Amino acid sequence: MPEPARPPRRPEIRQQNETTICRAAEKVFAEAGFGGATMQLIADVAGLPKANLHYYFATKEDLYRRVVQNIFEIWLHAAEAMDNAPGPVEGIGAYIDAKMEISRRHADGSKVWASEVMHGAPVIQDYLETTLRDWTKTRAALIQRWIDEGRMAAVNPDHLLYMLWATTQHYADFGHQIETLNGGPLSDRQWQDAKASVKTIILRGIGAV
Amino acid sequence: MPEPARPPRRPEIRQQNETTICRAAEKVFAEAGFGGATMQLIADVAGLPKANLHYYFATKEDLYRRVVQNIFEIWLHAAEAMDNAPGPVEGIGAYIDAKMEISRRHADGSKVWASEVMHGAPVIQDYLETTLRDWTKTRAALIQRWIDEGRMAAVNPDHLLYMLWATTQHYADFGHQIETLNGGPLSDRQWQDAKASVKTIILRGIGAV
DNA sequence: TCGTTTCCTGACCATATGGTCAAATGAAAC
DNA sequence: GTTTCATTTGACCATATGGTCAGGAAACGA
Repeated sequence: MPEPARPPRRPEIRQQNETTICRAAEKVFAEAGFGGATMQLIADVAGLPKANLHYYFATKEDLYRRVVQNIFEIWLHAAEAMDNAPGPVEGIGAYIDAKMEISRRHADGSKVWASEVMHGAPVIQDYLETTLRDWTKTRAALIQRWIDEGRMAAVNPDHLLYMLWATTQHYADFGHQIETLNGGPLSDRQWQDAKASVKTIILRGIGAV
Repeated sequence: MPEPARPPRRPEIRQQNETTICRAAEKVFAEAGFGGATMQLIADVAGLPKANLHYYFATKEDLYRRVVQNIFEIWLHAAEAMDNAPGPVEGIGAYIDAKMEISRRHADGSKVWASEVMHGAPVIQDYLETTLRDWTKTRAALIQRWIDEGRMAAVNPDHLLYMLWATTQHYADFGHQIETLNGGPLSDRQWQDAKASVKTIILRGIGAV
């Protein structure tokens, strides 16, 4: 019989330390990749002894899995911007805004996600096959409805979704390249410009404006 | 005084072994990242003893650098599709075709490049600042000329270039995600569909058709 | 105060990894 | 045939790394 799973007696400490560790891990994983990241470095960034990390996360992979799940949650959450929109201009426009904001605010998480997928999704393959698959089907259907209603041109919904992901995440995943070409981090104004450019081209590209 | 640098006595062997090693390395680096890749695994994939790798490439980083440079060459080469085009429809259309083809034929190399940039371009920062920067400036100017000539809408050339890179490379870097959602590798027809979708949306998006 | 549970951490270990080296092999040059 | 130099490779090494553990500190409930 499994344990009754009593609630822990000091939840705040656990909560806070896990957050600290995850934040440090996200940064290190983003900079070095899973293989290049070391528990020692994560510990240093978190300002904790290495053994303390292993108290909260049994293995490096456990910690990594948590970080990936965290960003995945944020990622899915952005979809709400798209639902309940009257049409593609509002829906896709809001989705682009939301995903650009994620690229700006959670660049590290985005990189970790990208890295995970690029290496064949060793730890979140099941998420791809279940949650993400459902998510994609639902939104592709939504786009198809807009097409059927004559609110946008007849484009392949799947490829449109890939394009939305690619374009917005590029600003996080390839942020270093963009910053190098730009001669420094994008200013507020340049971020606005980026958002506007992406929205303009895509919305016009799908014949929604 | 430096050595007269006599030509090597057995160039074919060197050539061939370096190619074999690079091909294996590209695959392993793409799958595991720089930190996760091991010289032993690369050696196994190449079918050579590990010590032999170190005979041709002093360090893991040297080998990695070569792989990154290789894909960068291919990458730059694709730009020729864009130059000497009469207008944006032909130029950008051909560029998209070329980059989509690279995503399909050199998916591993593309992933290595993406990984390198994502981790802050530790070994090719100078390339970004020189070659790529010049490349980008030239093409942005080309796009600006097309805009000035009234052949396309007034979009920000830099962000358009980012969009082209992002959208096309996505099919390589996130190929695993796409395959999972697609229920298997893209067929020839689906690749055509992808190309057509990207071209249609972007060319219409920039008001070139 | 006392017992219990959670939390903390320095010291330690087994293993994997990048890299070295010396001796052997083989091919071209003379 | 001999010399010379590129190539090959098994054995080896120093180090870094993920993970363990035992013992102690701190907090909580009674």
